[in-house]
Amino acid sequence: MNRRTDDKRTRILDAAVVEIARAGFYGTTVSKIARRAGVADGTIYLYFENKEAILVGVFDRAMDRFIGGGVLELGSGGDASTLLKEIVQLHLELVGEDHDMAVILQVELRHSLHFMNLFSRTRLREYLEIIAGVVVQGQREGVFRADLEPMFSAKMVFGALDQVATDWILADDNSRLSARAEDVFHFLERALAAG
Amino acid sequence: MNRRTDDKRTRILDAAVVEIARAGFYGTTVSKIARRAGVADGTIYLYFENKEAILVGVFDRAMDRFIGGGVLELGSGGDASTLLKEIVQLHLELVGEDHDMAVILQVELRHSLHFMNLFSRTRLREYLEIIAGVVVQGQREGVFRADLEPMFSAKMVFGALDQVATDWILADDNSRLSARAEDVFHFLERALAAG
DNA sequence: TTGTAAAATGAATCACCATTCAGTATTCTA
DNA sequence: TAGAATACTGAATGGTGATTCATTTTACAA
Repeated sequence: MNRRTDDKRTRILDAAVVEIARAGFYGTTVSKIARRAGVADGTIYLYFENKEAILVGVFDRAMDRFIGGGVLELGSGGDASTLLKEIVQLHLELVGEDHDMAVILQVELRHSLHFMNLFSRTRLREYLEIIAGVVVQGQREGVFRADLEPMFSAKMVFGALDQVATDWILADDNSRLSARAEDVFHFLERALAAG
Repeated sequence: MNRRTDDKRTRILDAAVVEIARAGFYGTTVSKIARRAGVADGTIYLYFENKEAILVGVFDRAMDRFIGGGVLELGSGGDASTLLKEIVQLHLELVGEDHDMAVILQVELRHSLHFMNLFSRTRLREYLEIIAGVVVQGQREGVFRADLEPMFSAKMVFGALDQVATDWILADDNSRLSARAEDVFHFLERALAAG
């Protein structure tokens, strides 16, 4: 795969994000994606096996950025509470960065059990494990309650972030999603804190 | 609308729940719903304007049960903490009662911005306001922190419940969703509690 | 420059399925 | 019980859009 084809694949994915965010996966035709990407309909099939594979491609690329960024950031090695704050901040920044992408993450990826399973068994699990790791660290440090199951706590954290992100999309005002990070963090910290 | 037609409408909705839970909204044909309901394809259109209206019907019926049950229960007038516990318990019991219906609530209703908007502007808002009311009550009673925005808190509560419900569906073991109520309540209570 | 391979094109195919409606069956009324 | 009104039926219609592939264009090596 040389530079030219890479570029074309990227353009198709970019076009798909815009179209799917606007009309939904089923409301989007392969033709429309092709037109926006500036390629012929048939060209799509040189890069993706079928329409669904485009959505998978969009999703994988997003999660790579997401988890890549997250893990890197967390390498900094602060205390658990600070790490939690960073996760919350980073999550809301990344999702809030691109409204179209946010629509896809919060809405379109959830349109079938099939896709949800794909999501939850692979990349979401990875992400939850990173959060659970922070909870474990906090419990060792004595700043987080020891009586909470780390994976359960991680899911509660994700649930809060997910809810706030979905709410932001539906509100559709011009607020910044990351502006809500402070509130979410305080809520979660209180729930997790020892003592 | 007499008894006979009411019954038929119910059968169509019941059939739709099963089919849509299995194959998703777009993977389900009107014919399949008709066959399971034991009616002709055309009969569907005597009761519903189009395919999407069936999904709206499924959704409305579910939310009626949901909110009906919830508001009734909460009339009991306990303290805010008890009410919160009841909401958590009731939510997870109702969602966990029927796996097919749960799939529709947690997955199928979220497959388009259009639907999400419909949901969030109407029935979800109603539900969030009930929860927010409990938070306000708790703040007046002095058992919940006064520095949390009630509507924000309500969304956090819903986010936790929603996450646990989705997780339960995807896990697909034979556990009971309501078995998780205790953990969720403790997490949320800790986050909301004063002091 | 020429021949070959790789990439791209887009019109045609074809399966699919929501919706309709002319005909049939059932229920109601007097 | 006859006739009208209402409910139901399911085969036919028509639009749609994912996918294919014969043809054309572009890239590259000799």
